[in-house]
Amino acid sequence: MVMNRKCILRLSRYKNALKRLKALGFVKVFSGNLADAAGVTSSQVRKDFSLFGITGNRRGGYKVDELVLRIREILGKNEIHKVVIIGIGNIGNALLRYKGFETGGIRIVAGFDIDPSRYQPERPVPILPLDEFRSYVESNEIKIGILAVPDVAAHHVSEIMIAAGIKGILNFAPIQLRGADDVVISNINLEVELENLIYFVNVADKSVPALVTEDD
Amino acid sequence: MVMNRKCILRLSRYKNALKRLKALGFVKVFSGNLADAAGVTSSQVRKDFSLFGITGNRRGGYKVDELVLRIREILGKNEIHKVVIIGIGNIGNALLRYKGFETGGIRIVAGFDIDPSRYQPERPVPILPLDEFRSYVESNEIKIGILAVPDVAAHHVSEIMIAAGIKGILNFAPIQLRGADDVVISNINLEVELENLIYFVNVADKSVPALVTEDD
DNA sequence: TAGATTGTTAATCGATTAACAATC
DNA sequence: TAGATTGTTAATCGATTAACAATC
Repeated sequence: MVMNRKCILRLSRYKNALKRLKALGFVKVFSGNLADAAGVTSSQVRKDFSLFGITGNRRGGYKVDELVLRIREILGKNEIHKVVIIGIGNIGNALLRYKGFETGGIRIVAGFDIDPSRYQPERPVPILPLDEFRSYVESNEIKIGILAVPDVAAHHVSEIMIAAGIKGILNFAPIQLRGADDVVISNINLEVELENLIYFVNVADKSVPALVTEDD
Repeated sequence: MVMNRKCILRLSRYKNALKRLKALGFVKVFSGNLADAAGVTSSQVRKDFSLFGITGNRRGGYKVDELVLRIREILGKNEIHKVVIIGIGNIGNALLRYKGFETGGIRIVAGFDIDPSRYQPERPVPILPLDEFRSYVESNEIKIGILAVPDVAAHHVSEIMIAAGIKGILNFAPIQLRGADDVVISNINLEVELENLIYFVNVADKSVPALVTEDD
């Protein structure tokens, strides 16, 4: 019963790999096929599946459609999860307009800001005053929020979010947020990501044998 | 000599923690102080440091200023690394205008797109035709690029980047890029991050004892 | 010196991989 | 059935933590 972040990340990857395999005409797959497509080992695939109680057919592998459905179910992609954004600056605005989500699962429903010049209450995805955040979140039962305010405001705003009942925060502010025990926080830090790239590019540059390609 | 992505990630975190400690008036720190500030164990701190040949003073700990300088040096933050962006849509444009970088290390110097309506060659950070990408990258010796084009174009554009000599790619397209052996690729997938949050929020919701707060 | 902290080695922990019996 | 693949247990690998001798 050990399913950590990495494990769920792989589940997302399997789902995407299966989509590609299906497009290629696969109706059923063996753990080896999926492993190749997702860039892991077949043991890993079977281990992950057994962790989630996903079973296949000995000798017959897994039916693609069933598998996709089961994974989507585990990831909660068969319901709709409403997501709000706080901080409609460059990044927040870009995310508000982002069209890249695969069908199902995620819908960005509103943005919030303290700057009145940014309010746009009439848009299909409205931009509302931060003051209205709590009542909106409560009456719409929002559980997930994206935090995209400047770093100085980040900690304060995260407290507002948690107080309003938000249980999952995707944080774009360059600040290490630490939340309450029942709140999940993922941090995306652009600068840290670039620092990483720079480091490994430099290493590869200096000492020749350094082929790195990573994720998570 | 095992320094992986996680290790470098922690180095960035130490640097940020040290900045906070310095603001609090610390002149020197013990591994325990830094560990607390960065949310790791003191063993981890000392192990990481020994990996990079960072030494302190037995009994006296580490001098904050020296330590910051040394870490910045390892992360390459004492030189300037020029970064380009390909794909000036919502996300690309936001990143082009992003002001959140700490001083030093990273400078976004140009954007590229195929859409002529987006060209802005006269701006301080110009937006140029994709056709000019290769010559720009070669003559300016750019090594790092951010990829922010729609998914259908991502693979093709990544090949253009690599052909031009880019060695590190920060990929925002929801596609698992796999590069050449001497090219480092980091993928940031907004949907996958949200899927993760949704999963753990749901788990926490159903079975009470699930306090998760993660990064990397 | 006595005491506290580093630097490093050994122990532990967890995650990945390999192996193989069960079985379709 | 014979052969191939799953599901799961055992072995391996790597990363984190604990412990402790060196030493300031």
